[in-house]
Amino acid sequence: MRIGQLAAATETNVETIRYYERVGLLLSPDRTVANYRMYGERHVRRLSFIRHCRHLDMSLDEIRVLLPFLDAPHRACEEVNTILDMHIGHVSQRIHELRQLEVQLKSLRAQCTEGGDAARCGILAGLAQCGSSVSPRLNSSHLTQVHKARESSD
Amino acid sequence: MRIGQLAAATETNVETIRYYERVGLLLSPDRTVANYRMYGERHVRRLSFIRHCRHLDMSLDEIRVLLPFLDAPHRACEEVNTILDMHIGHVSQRIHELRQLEVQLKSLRAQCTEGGDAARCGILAGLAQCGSSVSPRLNSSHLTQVHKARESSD
DNA sequence: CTGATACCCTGTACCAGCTACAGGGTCAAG
DNA sequence: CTTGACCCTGTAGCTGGTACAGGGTATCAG
Repeated sequence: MRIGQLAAATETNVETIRYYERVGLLLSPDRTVANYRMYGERHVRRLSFIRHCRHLDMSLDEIRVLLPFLDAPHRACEEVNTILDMHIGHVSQRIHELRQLEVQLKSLRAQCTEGGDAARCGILAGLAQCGSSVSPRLNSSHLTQVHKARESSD
Repeated sequence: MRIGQLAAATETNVETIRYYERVGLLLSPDRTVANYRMYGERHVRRLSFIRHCRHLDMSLDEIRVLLPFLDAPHRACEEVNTILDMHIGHVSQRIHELRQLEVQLKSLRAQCTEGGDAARCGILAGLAQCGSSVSPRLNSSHLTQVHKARESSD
């Protein structure tokens, strides 16, 4: 199958597939005489695996470590467990951080006495303070971003 | 004060300050004859505000909207509330997404019968499946990233 | 006055994980 | 023969910075 069909089969952007090849997640497939990439079932399986991991918010580096097990599954799965455990740890930590953040934001929001002007609004005052109740950001994980690069939403 | 002193006063990287100037968050300060940037108390206040917002994981775009209120606080603070409410919504949504993710990852992890080889490991099988229990990712927000660009943790 | 050192300047490239576009080639149908 | 859908490579863009290279400047010691 050609790249467009692989893209359709795995619900992946064509550009993303080429990107995965470039960064070494997908092996370079054979080419037709016209230099078109030709994929087989193995590629579908591999790309599905990658996409599934990405849906679980694993990093490409984490996936890169998991991929060899897909091809040679006779190795002990301890490393798979380790990666998964670490990833679960990252997710849990990020949830914890965001919960604290949520508390702070809500207390800030509560400082506004609706309808006044901003001079009397406690929110700006709260935000202008320097070292108030801000959490120390102990990022041992990579799960830190709150804002997204942008999902093309229309 | 010079840029290094401003950096020390606000616990901000010097390069970050210049970056904020470049993207229009900090106004260009006066320069000395040697072309050094010279900052005053207003800059300290403004940068502290920005850093505080960033610690609350607001995006630079959100902060950009808030900043005019700092200079001209006589405008109604409704817009401030709106931005804060939206940001709280983003954070809450991201927490919800990550909780679901956590559940999925843990159920995946439970599929491993410790100590076998990867062929019998349910994790890889689970990950290789295509459209299993993956959440639809209804990203109306920008709080989607799980992994961080990298915090230099030496 | 000279040299060392700490600071400052601009400009550019880099990180993740893609996306998008320019500028071209290929293939099948009408 | 032309149209349109697909494919190719290469490069630039997004966020929020960080990290250089390659230069200038300020200040102190000797």
